[in-house]
Amino acid sequence: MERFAAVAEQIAAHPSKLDKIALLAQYFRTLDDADLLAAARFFSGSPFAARDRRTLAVGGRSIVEVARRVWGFDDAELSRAYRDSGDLGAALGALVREPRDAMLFRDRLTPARLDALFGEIAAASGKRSNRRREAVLEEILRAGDAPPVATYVVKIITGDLRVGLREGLVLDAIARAFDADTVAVRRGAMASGDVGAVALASKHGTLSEIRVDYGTPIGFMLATPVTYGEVYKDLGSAVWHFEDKYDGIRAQAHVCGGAARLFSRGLNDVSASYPEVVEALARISDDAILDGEIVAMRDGRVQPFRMLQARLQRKSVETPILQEVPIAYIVFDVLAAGDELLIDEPLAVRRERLAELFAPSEHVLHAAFETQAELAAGDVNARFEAARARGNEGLMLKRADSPYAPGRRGKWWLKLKRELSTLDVVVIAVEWGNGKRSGVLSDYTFAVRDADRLLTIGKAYSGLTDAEIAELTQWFLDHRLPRSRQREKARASEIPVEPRVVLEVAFDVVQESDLHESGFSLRFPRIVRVRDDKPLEEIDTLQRVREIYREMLAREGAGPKASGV
DNA sequence: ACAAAAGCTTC
DNA sequence: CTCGGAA
DNA sequence: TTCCGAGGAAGCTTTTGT
Repeated sequence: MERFAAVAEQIAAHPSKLDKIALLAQYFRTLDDADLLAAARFFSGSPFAARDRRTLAVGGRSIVEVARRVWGFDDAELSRAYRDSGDLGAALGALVREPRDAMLFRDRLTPARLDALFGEIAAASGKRSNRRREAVLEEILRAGDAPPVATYVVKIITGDLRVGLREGLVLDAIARAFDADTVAVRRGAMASGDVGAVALASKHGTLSEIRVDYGTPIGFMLATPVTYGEVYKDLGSAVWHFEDKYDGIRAQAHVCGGAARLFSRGLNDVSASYPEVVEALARISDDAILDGEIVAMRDGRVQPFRMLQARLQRKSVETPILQEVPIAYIVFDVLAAGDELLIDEPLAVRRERLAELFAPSEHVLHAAFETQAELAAGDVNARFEAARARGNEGLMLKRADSPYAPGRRGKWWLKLKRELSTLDVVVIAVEWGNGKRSGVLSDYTFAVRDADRLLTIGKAYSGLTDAEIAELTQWFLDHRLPRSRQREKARASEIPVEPRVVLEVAFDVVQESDLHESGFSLRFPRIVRVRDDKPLEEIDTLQRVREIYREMLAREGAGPKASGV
């Protein structure tokens, strides 16, 4: 792992993507098969292949505990190091001294060896499994005792290398290293769900054309977000498909030989959480790979996403949940039928194939769609409003000639959304950021007003530019409040500040929640702008939040049934 | 036996 | 999921 | 245009602590 760490440092030091790819390609060329397999996975920011259900179940807590045991840091030392870098791996690396003794009998820690040890950690379960996991982790940290190695081992465990390179560039580096076709490498990665396997196949020239492989999920095609009301460019030049944007869980179905599996966007097999859908899919007579959205649906109406939370991650579904959270799988694409791969066919053709494939039933439906050429902005907006009136999140626009580009987010597919509303709130506490935001106060807890009290309702991080964050950091440092002013539910790292900075915060949904004092929380909060012009007295009130919440409930309950599905 | 804590995964 | 920044 | 990095809220599962 010494060389892995050294290469990672170099990659981090070179901002140019091309340089990063070149450095990584060169490193890949020097590795034997076992190390290549592991290193390619590690560089894409994960200890295991994407389609590997194993997890380490080791987080910051355990790492700190073990690191303390191995190197004996005290808390103050550690938190200072963490403050400097905002990265646990970097913080530990900074504290580790070069080993004094040669450690002659130490096992050399190679990527392949680390991979094997990760396997041991993942395999631990049952009583005292934490102890077992920590023991293996200790072995790893003792073996990788040199500062940069400790840093990168921990970064791999926490799932974030933060060297400005991830799976996308790793695939480019693989292509470069072994003189393989970039498109073939990308497709290989989609087909196998394992960057390591693709690296090996590229090296040995066994990278095969993607083919229909039931049971192995294909990467999902993604859509580019577009904000409602914007100037819509380039719409006139093509024929477009419109579909409602359903607020549920994206899922890929593999129907084969009278059985079916469902895979999530993260390529996990989630069949166990949606048994009635799997059962219905299994009754489809032809083999096929389908793409669609699992939604909570009652009486033909799509229910809000929060209903699905009870299904998410659930390993077994008993009768009460089946009834409390009725679901349906709304299918909008077909990637393969029988032995025929359809991803290069235009959407219009895939849609025809889909229509012939099965008749809709209670739990498996066809997504309704309409087609139009020579669009004007007014058409788009009208269709968006209609989708909203049907109780759906927004509108999907897909070019009729679009192929299914696995794992890509391009201009073929657009998703049109609009935030529910915005609130003017005041920042009452801040926190230091992590990673590249480690030097700034980038994390803002904000509140609404209720009479003379300020009640927290959420936290926001994104939406401000680096310059704005830097400016606010200085202001917050100058207007800190004593620790005694910390709110009751505050995390230890929260720094209370004078409630003077007013933000306009946009969000998608307000929901009831115990997390914050207001009794509400926001979905996808983001900062629209700093309201220098607004005094504290004019921020939004809890009353206003309640109104928005009531309006939202009314919208959910009313409206016509979801049409066409 | 129950609650809390940590980790994971979805949006 | 969101956003801004960089190449 | 594409990719990366940083961070939010919720609920499930497993393990540990009381």
